[in-house]
Amino acid sequence: MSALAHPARRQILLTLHFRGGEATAGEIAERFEHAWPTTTRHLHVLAEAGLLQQEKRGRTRVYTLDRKRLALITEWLAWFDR
Amino acid sequence: MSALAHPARRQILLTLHFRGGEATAGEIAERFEHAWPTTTRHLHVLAEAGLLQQEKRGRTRVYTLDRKRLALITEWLAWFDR
DNA sequence: ATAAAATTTAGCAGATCGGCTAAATAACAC
DNA sequence: GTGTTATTTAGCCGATCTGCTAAATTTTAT
Repeated sequence: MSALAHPARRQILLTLHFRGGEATAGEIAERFEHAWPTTTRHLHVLAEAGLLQQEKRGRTRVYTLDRKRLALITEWLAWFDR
Repeated sequence: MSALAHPARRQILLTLHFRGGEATAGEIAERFEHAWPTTTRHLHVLAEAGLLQQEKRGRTRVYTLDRKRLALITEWLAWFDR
C-alpha cells in the first residue's frame, strides 16, 4: 500500500487506466516533469508492489495495470463497512 | 494516503473499527510491541491525515475513527472500475 | 503537597525515499 | 558497425520515516 503513497505513482496508475491499462515507459514519462530515471523508479516501485506488469516489446517497454491487485486494496477498505 | 503506508497504522485503524470506532491511546498502544511514543507518533500521523480525531477526556485521550475520510480513498479507487 | 498514572514532546540515529546527473544497455536504422 | 532511440542502472544527496530513550505534562488519588 505504500506504493500508493506518492502522488506521481497514483497518477501513473490513473494514466494507465485511461489508456486502456497499457502504456510504454516513454508515454508515461513524458506526462511528468520529473527526469526520466525518476519515473522509471516509480514504475519499478509499482511493479514491485504487483500493481504493474512489465513487458519488453522491441526497444520499448510496455507497462500493464493489474486491476486485480488494486481490487485487493478496495477489499481491505471494505472491512470498514461492516 | 501515505498515512496508510505503515502496517502499524493500518492495524490501528482496524483496531479502532472493531472497538466501535473509539479507543484510548493506552488501549491502542498496549496492542503493539512498539514503545509507547512510537504508537503516539503513528496516532498523530493518522490524525494529521484526518483519519482520526482526538479528544481529551480526563487524563486519557480518546481517538475516534473518521470513516468518511476512509471513504474518500475507496472513492479514489473506484475510478478504476470505469 | 506529593505521588502515581496516562500520555505526549524532544531529540537522536539509522533506514528508506525521491529527486538528480552521468553512464550503461538493448534494439533498430543506415 | 556506427549512430540513434528508448529505457534502465548506478550512485550521490538532502529530506523524511520510524524506531528508541529520557524528560515533560496533565490529571487523579492520597
